[in-house]
Amino acid sequence: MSIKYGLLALLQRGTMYGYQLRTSFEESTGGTWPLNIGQVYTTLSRLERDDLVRSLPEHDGGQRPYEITDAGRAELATWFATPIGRGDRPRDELAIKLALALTTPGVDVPGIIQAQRTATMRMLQEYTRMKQRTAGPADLSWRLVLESMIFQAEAEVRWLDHCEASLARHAPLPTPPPATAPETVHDKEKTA
Amino acid sequence: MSIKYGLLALLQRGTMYGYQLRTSFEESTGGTWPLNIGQVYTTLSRLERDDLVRSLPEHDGGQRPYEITDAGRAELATWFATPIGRGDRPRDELAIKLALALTTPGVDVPGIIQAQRTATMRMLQEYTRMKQRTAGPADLSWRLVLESMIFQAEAEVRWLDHCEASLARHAPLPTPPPATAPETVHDKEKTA
DNA sequence: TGCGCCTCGCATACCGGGTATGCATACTCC
DNA sequence: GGAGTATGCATACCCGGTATGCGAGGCGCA
Repeated sequence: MSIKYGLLALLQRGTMYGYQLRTSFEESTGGTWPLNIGQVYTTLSRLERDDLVRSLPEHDGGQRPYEITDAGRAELATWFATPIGRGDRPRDELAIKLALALTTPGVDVPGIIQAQRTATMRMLQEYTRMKQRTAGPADLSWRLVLESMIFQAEAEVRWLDHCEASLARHAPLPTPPPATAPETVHDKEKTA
Repeated sequence: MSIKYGLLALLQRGTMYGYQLRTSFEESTGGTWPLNIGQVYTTLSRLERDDLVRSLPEHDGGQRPYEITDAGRAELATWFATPIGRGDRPRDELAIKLALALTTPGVDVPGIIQAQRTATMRMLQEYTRMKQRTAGPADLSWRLVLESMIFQAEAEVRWLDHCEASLARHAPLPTPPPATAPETVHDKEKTA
């Protein structure tokens, strides 16, 4: 859904044709989310069908530039004005995975958490390295997108740690470390 | 992509038919991500086509239960063993929105940030209320999913605050508070 | 200078995920 | 006991995304 409004926002800056839209979109997000060229054309045709954009006569090189309409401008304004709600988010595959792993027999849940944690930490390091290479206010958009991913990854690591602790409380490992006693258990209603 | 493996995980616990799969999936995530019944059937037919599940003879009531195959068990095991990578995540609509708003003329970026911040805070309060209602280790999966969303929402609020600050540094507001001087500017290379 | 390969700009076909809709049975209430 | 309603199930259709097809222009080489 976001590419529809993304193209509208780009066309608000001026008329553009397909490939320009793709490159502009990818530039503003630093190539984080590559946009397929086919998707650009299908979205443009749908936008034209809904009278949100208008196609201009072909250029010399065969490029068909598009121009935003008044209805498109209005639609874009409402998108900008409306906050992203709860139902708009896609399913979190990691949360689903862990939730299902808990009730699936024969699954090493602590192992999954550990593996995911190292993977996320690696991503985090890569993001930080990218951020250090970014300099200058010209890339402000790109830096904000990058920092968004950094914040999310940090939250994911924190959540994984939390899961690990909460899991150790409720279902002690098959081979717990024998030397140290498990930390104080808070829940009173143990089922076993 | 996650529902394919979700159904496989549920079928690992035993044979089930369509509606059972849907209700079990929704139960384990506390109804956070409602699963459309149509999607269950199409996914089941694809899974059967790929020999990951096998359909059993119809029940009395007309329900067709499904059973996981050995190939399905292997596929599920690799899904559990492989961490979620960077490219698997969907586009973050909020990040795209802000990144594009920065370079679109006639957009009130601080207003967008403020509106999103209050909306996310409201979601956060709702999540916390839900969490307080959840008690007992029976809902462990559901509580972890809920906490995942809490952690993400908190990260989003932090990111929005960060954006606001970084934005105020780079592009001062059109109508700054006249009484107090803007805080120390760190960037040396102002373009203007 | 003419021929062929490659790259690039552009468009389309197909597939997977999701929602709305249709259909039959069971159940309830008058 | 019959109409209305809820539930279990299946299908049709729409939208987003990827892979593929297609033509024009650039460039090496004889």
